[in-house]
Amino acid sequence: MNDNATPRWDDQLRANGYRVTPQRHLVFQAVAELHHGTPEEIYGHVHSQVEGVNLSTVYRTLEVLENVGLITHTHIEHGSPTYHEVQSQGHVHLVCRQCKAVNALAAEQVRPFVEALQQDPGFTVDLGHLAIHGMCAGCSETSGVAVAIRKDHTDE
Amino acid sequence: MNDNATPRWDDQLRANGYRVTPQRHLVFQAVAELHHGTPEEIYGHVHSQVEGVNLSTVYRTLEVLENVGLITHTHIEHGSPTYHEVQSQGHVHLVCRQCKAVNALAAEQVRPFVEALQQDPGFTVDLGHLAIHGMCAGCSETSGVAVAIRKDHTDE
DNA sequence: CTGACTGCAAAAGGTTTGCAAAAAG
DNA sequence: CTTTTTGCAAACCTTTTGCAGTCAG
Repeated sequence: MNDNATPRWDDQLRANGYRVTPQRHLVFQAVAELHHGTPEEIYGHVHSQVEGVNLSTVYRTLEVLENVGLITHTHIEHGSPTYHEVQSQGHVHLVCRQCKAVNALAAEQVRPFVEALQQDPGFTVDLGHLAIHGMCAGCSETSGVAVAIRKDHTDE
Repeated sequence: MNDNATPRWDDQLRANGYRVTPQRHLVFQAVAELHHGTPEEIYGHVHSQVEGVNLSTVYRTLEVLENVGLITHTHIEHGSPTYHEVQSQGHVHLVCRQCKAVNALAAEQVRPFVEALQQDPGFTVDLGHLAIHGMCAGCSETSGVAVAIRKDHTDE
């Protein structure tokens, strides 16, 4: 489904008229290494290696990297969006509301569903953006109960 | 639809030890009427009917209503979460990245997928939280092809 | 050399919090 | 009457923006 298997990250930038800078390299690396992280986390990661990269630069860079198609973002929590490398085209996020763990789900397992939506409402799903909330296997066992309304521990 | 003006919304509150106040009634009504809205929108809706309800009260009330199980929220856009009544538990949001339209998808169409996840990774999906991003039928036609990388400001 | 990119600092949203007054039960 | 809830305003946090200097091409 993809002609250019893995184009160099910097070519992706140049191809779109953007310049390649050390800051952009650092931010992209951070996103790739963290697997998924908020702007702040990414900023932290970058800072832990080199100093001198500004927070606003991180924000601007994330935007650029996303425009170029190197990364995407999803909304996992309230405040901040979560960015992740786009490499694994079709992977979906499974977010556990209990332990907050975020696991990836192979595109394979989602395909039938995606195709069904393509058919019926004619909706084209953007897998990179898909974050499914719920409870993971581990937590389901631990907490026993399931669909009950919980009044303690709000958040999420 | 509802011959019974107030099904049990206030009982839900009392049952959990919360007090029933006009502000809470207004906020709950607003959420129900708007179908889905951000805190601000809800605040606006409430204000358009009565004045004297503070924004912070709206925030606190949304939290309470969610704790009690009357409403839920999803993350549709960057900034603010979107709240909606919990009545239609099993409906999923289809968010078009082009026209920003938000359509509901019946639980029926999602069930096979949900059950599949229950089986394999043992993940219990929380339907109320599910927001699927992509492109709706209408926009798919209009904009022609899709998967191309867009470098012009595409927000979200 | 030129225009895109960065850093800095200040602005802008959106959400939360402390407190005293008002209201619910 | 007691305890929760509200309004108000200030505090907070996260994200955005204007500018001038710097750097990639």
